[in-house]
Amino acid sequence: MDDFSAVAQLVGSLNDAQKDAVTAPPEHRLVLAGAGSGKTRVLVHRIAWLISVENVSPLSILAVTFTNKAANEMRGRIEQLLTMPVRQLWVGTFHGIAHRMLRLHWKEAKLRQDFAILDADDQQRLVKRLIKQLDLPEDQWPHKMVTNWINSQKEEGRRPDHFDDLGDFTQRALVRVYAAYQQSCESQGLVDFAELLLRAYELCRDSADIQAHYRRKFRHILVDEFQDTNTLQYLWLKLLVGNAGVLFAVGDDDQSVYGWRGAKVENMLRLERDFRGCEVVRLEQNYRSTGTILKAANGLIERNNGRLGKNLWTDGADGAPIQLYAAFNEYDEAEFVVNRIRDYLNGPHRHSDMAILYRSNAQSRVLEEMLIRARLPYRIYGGLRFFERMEVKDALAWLRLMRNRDDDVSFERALSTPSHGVGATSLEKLRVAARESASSLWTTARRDAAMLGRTAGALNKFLDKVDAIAAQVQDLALGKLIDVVVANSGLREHYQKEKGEQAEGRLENLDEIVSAARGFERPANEQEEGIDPLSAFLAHAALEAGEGQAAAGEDSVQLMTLHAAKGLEFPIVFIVGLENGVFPSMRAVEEGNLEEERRLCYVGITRARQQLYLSYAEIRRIHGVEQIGMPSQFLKEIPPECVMETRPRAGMLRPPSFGGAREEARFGGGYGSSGGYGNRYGGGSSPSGYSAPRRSAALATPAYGGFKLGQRVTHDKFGEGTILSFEGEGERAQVEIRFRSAGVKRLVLGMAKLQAL
DNA sequence: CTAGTCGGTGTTTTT
DNA sequence: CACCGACTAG
Repeated sequence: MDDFSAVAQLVGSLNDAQKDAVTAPPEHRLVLAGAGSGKTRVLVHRIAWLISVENVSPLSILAVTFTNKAANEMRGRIEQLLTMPVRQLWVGTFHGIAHRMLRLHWKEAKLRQDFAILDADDQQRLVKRLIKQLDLPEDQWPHKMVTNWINSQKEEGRRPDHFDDLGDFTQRALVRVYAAYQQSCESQGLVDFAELLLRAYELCRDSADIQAHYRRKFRHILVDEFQDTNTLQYLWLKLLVGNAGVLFAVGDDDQSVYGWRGAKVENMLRLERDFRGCEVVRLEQNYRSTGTILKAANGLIERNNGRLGKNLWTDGADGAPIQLYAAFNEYDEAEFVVNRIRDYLNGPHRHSDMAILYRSNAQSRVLEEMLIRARLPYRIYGGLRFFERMEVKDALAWLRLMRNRDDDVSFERALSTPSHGVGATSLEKLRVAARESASSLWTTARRDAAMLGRTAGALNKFLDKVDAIAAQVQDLALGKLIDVVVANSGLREHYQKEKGEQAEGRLENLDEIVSAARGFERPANEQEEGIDPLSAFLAHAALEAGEGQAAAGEDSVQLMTLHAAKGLEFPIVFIVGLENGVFPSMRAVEEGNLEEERRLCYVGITRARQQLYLSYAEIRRIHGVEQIGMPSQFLKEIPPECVMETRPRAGMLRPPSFGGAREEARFGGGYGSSGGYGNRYGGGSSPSGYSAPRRSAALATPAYGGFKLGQRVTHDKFGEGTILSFEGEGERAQVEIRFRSAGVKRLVLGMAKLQAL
């Protein structure tokens, strides 16, 4: 292919701004890419451009992302564009790249060759044990918090010895735990996620040779989702780019929603200062959403301060207005969503065209319940992933022990599952002895088993078992190896004995590890770099924990948190739970962290291609307590002309009108609620300009026979159902109920003989 | 050492 | 409400 057609092909389909970014001369660039503006496209085309037009060798390109998914997608699209595999190209996650460097230079990084990766869960266990060991009261030093603290120190590049002795008591204690933790990791050959990055950074910083090597090698470094980089990642990039490298960063400050775990949006601003000649390219044309949706998103995000500034536009149609539904409670809300989904399924839409987004995972339960009831297939993102499941982690611990007996974390796990007759007391004795002799549990056990008296026999049996399996397994291929370990460790038997519904799944998962291992193709570079298959597989398990929830190819409605939705898009999007205290979350409101929440809302809105639904519930059960919610302040920040309040039962639309007018609309039409809470609405408008759903004294009490909207009831003939609405008054009052099996029925309240559930 | 109960707690999550 | 961890009884 000659240059000319290559150029034409690469650039032909891009808009001007995209073209600018893709064909930029070899200088630093910050691409401010709004949602749906073709960010990945630009990144991929830029790499293809460098290779095919600028004749840059794929060897000199490093492309970094945050998730494996993004990395895989990027590699795939580059290869598609160039119509050839580009194996020499380094594409990966920050952690993946750091890991690769550490494997290559384990000696220089002062690691042992067989170091293993400690996942978040194992890390917490270890920290917890150390807190106990240091005699810190566990209730004052929650291991979760301490672990977070340690990780954030690492993310700022701080080691235990970087702390002056000046700190207060609290800090001194934290540093002590940090130091003990670090030492423990070192002696066990364990590296946690943050450590991967910090080690790789220190490696590049402190070894002149390695630094020179990578600076010479990577002439072009490209970074995706730059707004999510933390301090350490930024420093590492800066170090690698050096004086001669070229940085191409793509990101969107308005989509920075990971500040709470160390991401620094400020890195985008620093970029212009720290990287000389860094120009900014803005991608503002959106190819995803309707004009209305973009207008809503723009209007909302404008309220944030200190933005780099950007305004999304489209030359597509305005599309339908956003629909807002004010639900009575979370069940009513879920029912609304389910009904809309049903409507769409009658049209040209598939289940997977629709996504339900919420702020916190707990909100999924009611939605699931309603989806099940409606027999709609759905899929929840998030939750435990394959390699994080208990039985899978048990097996991994056994595998790790095969390679490294000094891995205490795995030792403890293997010793206790399946149980070997060595209990907490003996284990504790072992720990103490190990600490005193500064050796691993394994070594201590081999040496001092006798001190345990009666338990010594059981312990020795375990130790011999481990050695025997290791010997037996030595020359086996990965799949067979794992199969034998799972069988001979007694794990399979252990889970066979387990009863209950989950047991079957656990056994399946154990088998699944074996097939995962059989299908595990070692990445080409690792074969070259001489990593044994088991190590490669274990690293893979830690770095890429697998899909959350069943992948189940079935066409299904998508449920996920707003965070998990970042980077995705759907024709139809529901954002539920738009109440102050839910979204924005309570914590955010208290701490005044509203800007990040607003960005999260912006992310949610911009996921929608054609239709967006927003909803909130007036009453919601939170932690088992019914709470009265106020509409989210974000709702009033969205330009009102983009939104219609929808009353599905009456099939009419009206503009949203919070406060007084709304009261008319809502409660004048015959809705009401027997409440015990009517009088609590008493006051005037809230400071935000909303008023909670006030109702006049007259309307506050007309109990419809003591029934509430959304309430679950039973009927003699129709069975169980949910109250959807009331109409009329007194004797002739009618009630609309959705019955589980009989569908929606309209009944005269006085005649129906309903029973509350 | 397991099973069962009590009490405390309760965003967002990738690697 | 629902989960998890700690503690107690067998």
